[in-house]
Amino acid sequence: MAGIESDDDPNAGGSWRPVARARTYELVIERVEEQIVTGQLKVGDRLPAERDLAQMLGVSRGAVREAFRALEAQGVLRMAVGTGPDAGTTVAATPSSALNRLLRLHVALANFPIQHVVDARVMLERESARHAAEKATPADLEEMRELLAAMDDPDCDRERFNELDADFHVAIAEAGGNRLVADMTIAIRESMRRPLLNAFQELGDAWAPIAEGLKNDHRSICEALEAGDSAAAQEHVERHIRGFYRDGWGGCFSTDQS
Amino acid sequence: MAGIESDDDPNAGGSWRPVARARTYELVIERVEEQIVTGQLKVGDRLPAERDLAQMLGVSRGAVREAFRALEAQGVLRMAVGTGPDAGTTVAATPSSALNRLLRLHVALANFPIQHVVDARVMLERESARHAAEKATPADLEEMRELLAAMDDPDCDRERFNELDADFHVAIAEAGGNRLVADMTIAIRESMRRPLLNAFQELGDAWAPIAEGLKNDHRSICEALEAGDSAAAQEHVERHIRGFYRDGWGGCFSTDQS
DNA sequence: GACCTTTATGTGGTCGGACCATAAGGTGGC
DNA sequence: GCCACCTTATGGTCCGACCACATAAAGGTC
Repeated sequence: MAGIESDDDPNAGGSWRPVARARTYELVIERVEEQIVTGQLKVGDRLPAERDLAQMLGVSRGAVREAFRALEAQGVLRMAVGTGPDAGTTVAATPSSALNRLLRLHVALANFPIQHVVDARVMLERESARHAAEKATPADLEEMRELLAAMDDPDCDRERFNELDADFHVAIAEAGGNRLVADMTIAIRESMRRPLLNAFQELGDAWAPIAEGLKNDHRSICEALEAGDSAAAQEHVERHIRGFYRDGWGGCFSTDQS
Repeated sequence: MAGIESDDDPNAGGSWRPVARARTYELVIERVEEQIVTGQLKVGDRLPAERDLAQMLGVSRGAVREAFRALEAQGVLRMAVGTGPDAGTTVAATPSSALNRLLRLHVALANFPIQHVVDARVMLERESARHAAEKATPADLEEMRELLAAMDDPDCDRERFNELDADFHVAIAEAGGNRLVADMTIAIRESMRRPLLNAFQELGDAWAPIAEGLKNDHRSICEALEAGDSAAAQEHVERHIRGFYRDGWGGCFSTDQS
């Protein structure tokens, strides 16, 4: 710390920001974002062709492509070949997949202690359950019941169980009606898909009773949602999530994080 | 709807997946993510040079660059020129800025109804306040008090107020200690920075009393945190956020969403 | 020998060009 | 009228070249 000024820096004392050299592709991104936030570009609108935009902005086509790639990876743009009305580069709106990828990678990078992830998940799913108890439609509840039934299938192995479990929680989140909360819930649950499956596999013979416990939790949650009992739904969700991390998780996550 | 099978489609009845042509840069991304999630690449590790990796994977340098760009834009990679230990392309860990950009754009694209964003913000900041009330350090509280004092400065215009307000909420989130929740809080608050500033500006003469109200809210929150009163802190935070959207927001967000 | 200057090397940053694959629309022959 | 073919416009990919930058190594100066 503070070692920056220890040598004979002619700028000693004046802490100048390193100016952050702007790469051209970032400038291109700025122009595109500018058009979007000012409303000149709306969802579905088409951008100029790469070659044309490159000439318009006075940069190379490669710079435009890199900018487009970055925005496409964030779900802002959608690129397609051809000459039809759906071809070319258009403004898309798929935040879910982008959020998903983003959170999944960062959780994988172990930037977040597992306890923080669990706390965040509890927070999100409590909120979803609260809303779901108030506004879940019969169709939502029916979907949940089908997922529960599928989990009861004797042919349901651990991998399939993991998928169905994820789907069940996603169904609750989507029944809650808040798109943003649901997306965050999905992203976090998806980010734990692989670690959870590993944990399931390592349980060995202890799997059967654990699975029964999880399914009972699910039934309790489902019943609370059907009854519109928001408080009970929230409590069951929290106990469900925390319970597994306490009982079944064991040392599967031996990361020494807090 | 259902008109897909109305014409004489030879594949009628067989719903084939559209195959989803994989772009080369996506394959490169997969390889990189693979290395990350399997732990072969950790934060700070260095990737091969673009030219080398291109040859290793049998693709062009451009494809590698596009993949790197996408990952850089998501905060997964960090690219720097030179030959030193900090140069080259390394695995970074800056989810905040990436989440930030992502949510800001998508809120701008109006993909999320404003009510959903507010609900999500309330949820996140209640959680942060709950933890902050329990574990905020004297340094955390001191920082908040300084921000409050800066907001009381008569020279503090609306833009500066907006910044300080954002910083105050970020300070609470970080005092809560949950990195993931804090990052999501920051991202959402930042995503509303510009719209909020617009709202402030459009208030006209009504600004002064509104600002006073907001500052009173802040003081109440701060006092609850100092007292370690988690329940009160949560309530004040929720009233603070919802209050402004109800009273001060007015028709600034005339999007007809919900 | 210690210190500064110069050069070499390796990195990402940028550019231009070329060609391919795809998907529509137009054109002609039958 | 209908089908095959060509034209056109787009993104997808690759190659090669050069630039800007930052460190590391070599050399020269005192």
